Amino acid sequence: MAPPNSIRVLLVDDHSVVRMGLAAVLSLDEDLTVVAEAEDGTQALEKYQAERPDVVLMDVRMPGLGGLEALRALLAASPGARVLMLTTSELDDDIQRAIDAGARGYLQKSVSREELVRAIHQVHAGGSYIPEATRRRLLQLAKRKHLSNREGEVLDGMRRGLSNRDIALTLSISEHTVKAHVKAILHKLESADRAEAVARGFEQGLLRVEGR
Amino acid sequence: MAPPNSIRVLLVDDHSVVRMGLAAVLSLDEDLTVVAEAEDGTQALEKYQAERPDVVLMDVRMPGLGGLEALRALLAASPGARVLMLTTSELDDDIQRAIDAGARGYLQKSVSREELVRAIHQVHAGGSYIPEATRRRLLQLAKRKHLSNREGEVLDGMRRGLSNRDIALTLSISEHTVKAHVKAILHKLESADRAEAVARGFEQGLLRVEGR
DNA sequence: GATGCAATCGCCCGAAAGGGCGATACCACG
DNA sequence: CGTGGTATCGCCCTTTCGGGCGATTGCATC
Repeated sequence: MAPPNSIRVLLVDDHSVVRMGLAAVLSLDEDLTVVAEAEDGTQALEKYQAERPDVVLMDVRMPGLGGLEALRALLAASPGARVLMLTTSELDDDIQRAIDAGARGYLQKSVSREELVRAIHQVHAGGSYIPEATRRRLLQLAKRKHLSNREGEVLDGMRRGLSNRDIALTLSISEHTVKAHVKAILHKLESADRAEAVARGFEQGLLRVEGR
Repeated sequence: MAPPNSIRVLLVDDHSVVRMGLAAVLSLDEDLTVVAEAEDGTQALEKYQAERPDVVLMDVRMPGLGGLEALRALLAASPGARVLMLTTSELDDDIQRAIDAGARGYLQKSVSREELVRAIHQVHAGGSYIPEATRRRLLQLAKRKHLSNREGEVLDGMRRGLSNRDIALTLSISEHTVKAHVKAILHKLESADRAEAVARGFEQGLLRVEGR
């Protein structure tokens, strides 16, 4: 069933439909063998230890232990792991983090069969694979103004309708400091007021709908 | 290959991985046969006319002719078509529109194999299939406070960082009126200020990320 | 014809926001 | 050791916001 010199792949995705689709695509290439599947990050870690696959194909968004956390945990335990991240959404801002964390590639689920197979081969050979479109997206994201942790917390207060004073209370700092952060946020996000800043936060993926 | 009394299915999705996954899942049930696949709405219409499948499985989000438009066009041409909509995103507010347009069901791509197969059988039998979670989501959407057209325009002004006066200018009404609308919006959205109102707008699908 | 809703306009006022001008301290990176 | 970013705190001042209290018009629905 599994050819001797086959590339052994671990699939990690919470959607069984997607897992089967990936498995079907990989089965088209006789050099590829799916040796295990996992439905979440925790399972992925276990299966990796058990099977020691050559390449891991992992979804970014998963319930429980998410793709990014799983990626970090996996690489912490097995620094040599070769992981290709997959994503459904076009507007994930996780690309940068995934690459930083050590992913060897970052693909959309919209990739063609050929590109997916090529990517796996390339990653298995020790290289990395990032599609042109994703590369462009990375450049675009690099231009994005980055908020500090504190500013992120303040922005979150704003989105919840808190006044500067209330944000100060929840963060246990002075209102003056909050105002300073707000000013920095408005400037970085090129926004006229907190309403626009919140909108930009959603547009740029700094704020998320799904209850964080 | 195709059993005589098989349910003939048309798959419509722009992601080849998903199409293969769906095909793989359906192939597990011997009563189901995928007779055609389409990558977008336009192709879907052609394939439907050519194959006259019993059930159509169609993605909501597609480039070109989107799923909803395709659904309407398909039902206009063939009122008897039985269409099951699929979606990737959990927070689509298209559920209502899809049902209204005549879809027989609305599934997440995260459905289990069993549920997907069951849904197709049910739809083929002339019934409809909407999962519990989706039903709940529908109820939640029904409770969603509805903004009037004018209020929607004012909310959009807020998200763009406009002051009440500037909104008044762009809408050619008095600032007093804008303030009245703003008050109504804050009340309907249960928000303390415009920043929270904008956040609620995004959360409830009243505002969208993708450049309107 | 009443009832309800949307849209429009009005005033008063206190609280909050945001701009502009500062400052100190810490820490990491070069 | 300087440079830059972050986090903290400070004051002054003008504009804007949002609450509370109104109102009239028109339109559709019942």
